[in-house]
Amino acid sequence: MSEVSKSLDFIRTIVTEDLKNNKNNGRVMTRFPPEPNGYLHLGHSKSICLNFGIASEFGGVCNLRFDDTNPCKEDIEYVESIQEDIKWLGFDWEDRLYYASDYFDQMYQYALQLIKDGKAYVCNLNAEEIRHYRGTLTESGKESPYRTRSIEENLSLFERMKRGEFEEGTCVLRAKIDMTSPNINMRDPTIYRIRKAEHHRTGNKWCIYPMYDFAHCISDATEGITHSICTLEFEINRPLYDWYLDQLPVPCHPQQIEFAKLNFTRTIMSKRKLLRLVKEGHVSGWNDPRMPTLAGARRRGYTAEAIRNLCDMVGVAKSNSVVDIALLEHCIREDLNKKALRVMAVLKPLKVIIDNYPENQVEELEAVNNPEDPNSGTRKIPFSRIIYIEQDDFREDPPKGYFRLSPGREIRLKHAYYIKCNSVIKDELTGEIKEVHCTYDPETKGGWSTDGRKVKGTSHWVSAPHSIEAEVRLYDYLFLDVKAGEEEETSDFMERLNPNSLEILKKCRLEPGLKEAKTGISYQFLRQGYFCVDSVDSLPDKPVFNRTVSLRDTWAKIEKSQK
RNA sequence: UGAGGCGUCGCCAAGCGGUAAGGCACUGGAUUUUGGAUCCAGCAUACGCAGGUUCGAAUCCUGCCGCCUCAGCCA
Repeated sequence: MSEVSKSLDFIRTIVTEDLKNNKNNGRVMTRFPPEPNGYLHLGHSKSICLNFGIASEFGGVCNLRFDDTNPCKEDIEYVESIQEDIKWLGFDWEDRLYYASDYFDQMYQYALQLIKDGKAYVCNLNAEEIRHYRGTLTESGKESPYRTRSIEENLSLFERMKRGEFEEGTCVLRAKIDMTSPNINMRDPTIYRIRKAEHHRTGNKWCIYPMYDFAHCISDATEGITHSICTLEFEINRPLYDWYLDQLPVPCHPQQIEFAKLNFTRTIMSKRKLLRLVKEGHVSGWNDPRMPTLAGARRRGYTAEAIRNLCDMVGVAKSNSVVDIALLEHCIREDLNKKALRVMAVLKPLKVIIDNYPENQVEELEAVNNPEDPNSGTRKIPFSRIIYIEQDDFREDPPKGYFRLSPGREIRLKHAYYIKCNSVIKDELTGEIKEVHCTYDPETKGGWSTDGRKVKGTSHWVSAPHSIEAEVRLYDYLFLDVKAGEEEETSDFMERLNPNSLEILKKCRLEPGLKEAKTGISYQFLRQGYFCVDSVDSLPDKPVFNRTVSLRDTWAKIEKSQK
């Protein structure tokens, strides 16, 4: 944080206040409670940064707790990926790794307590009947005929539920609250349901599983959480959170605080929808670089620091918000600009022959590794008579404002020489430009001229015989832009899938040093963008690079506006 | 026609009765061996709307309007 005093968000204001009043004896404990039913995504990073961030800022700790109360949806694959992602983001739960299932025995005891106190009952209405009895948003519900069972009968029935004597769906344990409550969550919510499924941690020990509202508040209280931070949609559940804790002899009563989750334009964050993209094969997996998952972001080359900074910049509030994806990209560029090694790579090669350069001569030219980082040093790159430049860097018939290479014009080759185009050789049949012939000025070695001559354009290049071949994958948004006024809900989100979200370039030519490129390191392909070695598909003799994000491209913008 | 939230620039978001921070985006210009980066400038007489209180209101009061969440034996 800078010296400019940043005002506290509303949650940090609450924590500050609580500390001042010595609430919780000055203790701060938060938790990040993912359900292991999918991979973590950018949206979760806001919650992770918030919970771990607040804990560390206020001298507290943050627990990691898997909310694993539904054995039908959860999987060990997810508990592993979630831990990996949180560590990668830069946070540490130390030895405080918990599972809601750790507390199943305790929860069962609390359920018994509610029954004994006449505050819970076993209900034999089926799901449809329960829905019917619950009433609607505007009509109050009516009481279940099983609501008045005796404590003894409830105890016995609940015991038999636990022993597996009843089939799934035949009965549930319900809290006895108020069927006329204007808050539907308070109309005798379900506490336990029967699920004869194997749980990834408790195996077959249980065939009854607690519902979220019951399990979550008890887990929080058991761990001694002080501030239970969750997203806006749980606001309506807060009275129930408080009700359970008020009825039970729990060690403490955490405060639930809700904030608006993070959404981005042109992406989806719903785990259900992301799962569908994976299952239907629209992406290569949860870690496809186009996915908003942390695994995908990491593979694409996004850095943890950039994501943390983004979370800091978007702030924390209660209004539903959709952040412009451009802000994410800004944060990535801002971070990578400081860190990335500059290299030259020609993505769509165009052969250039420098006619006056000696045939077998090769020069080793010096190039700076990162002008933003004086400690990054320099490297040598080979230069020879035949080079490749970007197809985009040559126009036979240049438009207004174009200051790259074209017949009769001179440009600078970065770190090398000025070259001037003399002629173009085209395919007689297709008219496609096959090669461009130039002459170089030996007096401009390094890219400087002593006569005050100026060139407007500077191109990147590679020496044709020295360069290595690589595959480069360019990514675009997974979803098309939502047009103004377009009803998002009326159409299936799959209809908005961008058919061109992946462009694969197979014959790219890179400067030879990139043979040594390693995963986990970001490179700036000069004038193009930030790239990294693909951690899954890249092979030593067949390198694959991912474009993390392009550089800002003012010329592309100008050109587009001219059309 | 229920309850709970939220409405400040295109997008986030400060502000908490004393006369609208900041970031992104956008637009100019400087600079530049990346049309990158950097720098400088511009960008809400205005805070959903309408009344009211006050010397003074985005901030307080009243009434409207709009959007979001809730009717899983999901979380």
